[in-house]
Amino acid sequence: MVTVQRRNTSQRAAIADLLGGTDEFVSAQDLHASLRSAGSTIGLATVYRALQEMSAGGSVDSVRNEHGEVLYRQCAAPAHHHHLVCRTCGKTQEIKAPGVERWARGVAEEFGYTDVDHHMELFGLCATCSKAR
Amino acid sequence: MVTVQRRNTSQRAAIADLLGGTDEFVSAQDLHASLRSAGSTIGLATVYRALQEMSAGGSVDSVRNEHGEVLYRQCAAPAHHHHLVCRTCGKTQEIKAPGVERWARGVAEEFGYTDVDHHMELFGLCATCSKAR
DNA sequence: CGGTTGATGATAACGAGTATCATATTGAAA
DNA sequence: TTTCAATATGATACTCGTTATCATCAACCG
Repeated sequence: MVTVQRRNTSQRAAIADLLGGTDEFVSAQDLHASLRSAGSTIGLATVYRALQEMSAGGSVDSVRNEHGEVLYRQCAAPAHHHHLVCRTCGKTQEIKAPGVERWARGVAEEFGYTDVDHHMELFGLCATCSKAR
Repeated sequence: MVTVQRRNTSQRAAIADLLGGTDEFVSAQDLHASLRSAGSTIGLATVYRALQEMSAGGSVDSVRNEHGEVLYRQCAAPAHHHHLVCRTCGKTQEIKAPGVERWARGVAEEFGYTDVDHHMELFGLCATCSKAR
């Protein structure tokens, strides 16, 4: 078996720290900007690489916002789940959708589709941002 | 009341025709390429503009594929619905999800979110593409 | 048939994300 | 602790989908 080497670098620690300190989805660009303005000299490519690896490894979630930009967030629940994301501030609730999984499989089968995956996210205004209007 | 002027041009007719002749989601780039290779001199910007307007007007559906590219397709059902899209060939079934709507509203309410919108699409391999493997 | 005004298309610009590559760090062996 | 090969980094150039700009064109109204 080939063991994949994974080194611990200060850059990845900084990214993990920042993700660990918030409940909101952030973009790679924003994360990079935050780190730079905090004094880091981290490169943009490094941020993208780290986030992609974390996402592939399952320790962070990713969604695409309405502009097609990818947003990342530290994963609270390890199991499959969906998100209720505030359009304005990015604040997020992880939610379970017990029926959806089974429903999706059923619909796929009905039409002869295989290897089915589903994407579902809810976007709205959180309580705070609702009041601010 | 201000009536928005909307002119009927041959370019928009060509786009509508092409969309009307397929059940698959296509990208603006592909649509443009198809028209050009069929002899049209239509510009890329025109294709984007037309598709956006049609999408905003509700006569075509749009989804984002896994790469963030926007795909368009003529809308069969006028009511709210979701899609089961083949990852390989783009073939699509429009599907209804009776419970999702109500469920989404309930979840949103539970967390104090307002003005909630939901995005859900299923991606898989259609029967034909399944066999081709 | 004009004339007004929205539509078009070539092109430049934009922005997220990726590839490249020389340099710097890591981690483990000597 | 020193060495050193393998991996990570970061500056930069690049890709590619999409949007903005603007001079020109052509629908539609009279």
